[in-house]
Amino acid sequence: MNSKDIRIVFMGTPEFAVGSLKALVEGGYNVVGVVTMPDKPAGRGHKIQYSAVKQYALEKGLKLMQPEKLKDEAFINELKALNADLQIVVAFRMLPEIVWSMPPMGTFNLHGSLLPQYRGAAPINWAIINGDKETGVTTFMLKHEIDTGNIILQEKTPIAPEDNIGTVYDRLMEIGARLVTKTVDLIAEGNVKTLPQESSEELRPAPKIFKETCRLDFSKKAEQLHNLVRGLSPYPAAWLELENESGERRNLKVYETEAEVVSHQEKPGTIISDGKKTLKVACADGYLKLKSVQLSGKRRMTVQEMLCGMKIEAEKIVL
RNA sequence: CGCGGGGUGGAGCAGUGGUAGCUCGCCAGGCUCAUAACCUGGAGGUCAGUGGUUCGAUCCCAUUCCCCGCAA
Repeated sequence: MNSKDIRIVFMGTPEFAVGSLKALVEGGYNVVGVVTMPDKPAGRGHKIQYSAVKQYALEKGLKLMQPEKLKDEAFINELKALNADLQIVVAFRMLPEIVWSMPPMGTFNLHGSLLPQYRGAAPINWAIINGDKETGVTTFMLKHEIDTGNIILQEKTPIAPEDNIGTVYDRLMEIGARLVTKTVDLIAEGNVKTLPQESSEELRPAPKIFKETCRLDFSKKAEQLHNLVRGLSPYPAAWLELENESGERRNLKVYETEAEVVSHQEKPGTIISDGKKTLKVACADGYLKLKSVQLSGKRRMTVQEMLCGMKIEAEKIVL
């Protein structure tokens, strides 16, 4: 079967999924339907926001579905009516079996990690947070347990010391898009060899990231803190809480840092600053030097800029 | 109509009902073996837009635009 004849239904929500959808559309594949999250009020002022995938689908005039519940009968019927041969899921949500088992060629998922490592919602972030030197993308067939299906294709990419979630995310989106079309081609040929997920290493999970996950804990080591910052920058960003002499507290998001490993006698969380150009915070085995930050209510700026308008000696970090 | 903070010389901030100041940067000069050092002098602002209150508003009120935090 020619891969361009396969009737494909695509499911996804954020920017990451758009990369793959775009590759399919521009590659001339037959995308007969797109499923994405319902519109919801989001952001400041609670304006209705369209998902990145919806915006792209509208641009291209693709058939769009936004079910509230994936088990909803009307949605299932609508999906069936599309008569898809294959379903592709990228950064969407857990699918009920009735959905992923529907098309004759099955349903495959693009995941932002080298499975079986980093199963879960935030694989890219966790690879960086844990200080990994490489990560990648994987396509696999869906089955009951989430992110455990047999692997179709996998591609690696190194994580450079200067990488952060923004840069790696973009790279994986590109690589992932290529992998998706390649996977479709393979499936079209009809002789896909899949490999069960196996690893001798200890499996690291990639749970959803909550605000507390992003808080800088200065009892940790400099390198760990630095990796946390990288793994969360630019979004959702690591943060700490400042308190001034009046007892007012403000959050400070931290985007760029440097780890400085050196023995010292300072208490973790102590601010070391010349008041003009540099600001570092004592941690377990050295200092975390802050370079790019954002004070709540202000825009993102360099530490030097922030120090120009702030009496840093009157501030302390809430631990 | 979810809650809240903010828009002041190039940058970050302070401030007052009688037209503004700090830190940094910039320009010129000086000092120094030397410095992200120091000293002296200087340029640079219609204090976001609009309307109103007032003898007078950057500061009070209303409204618009923009930025940011929380919450989703």
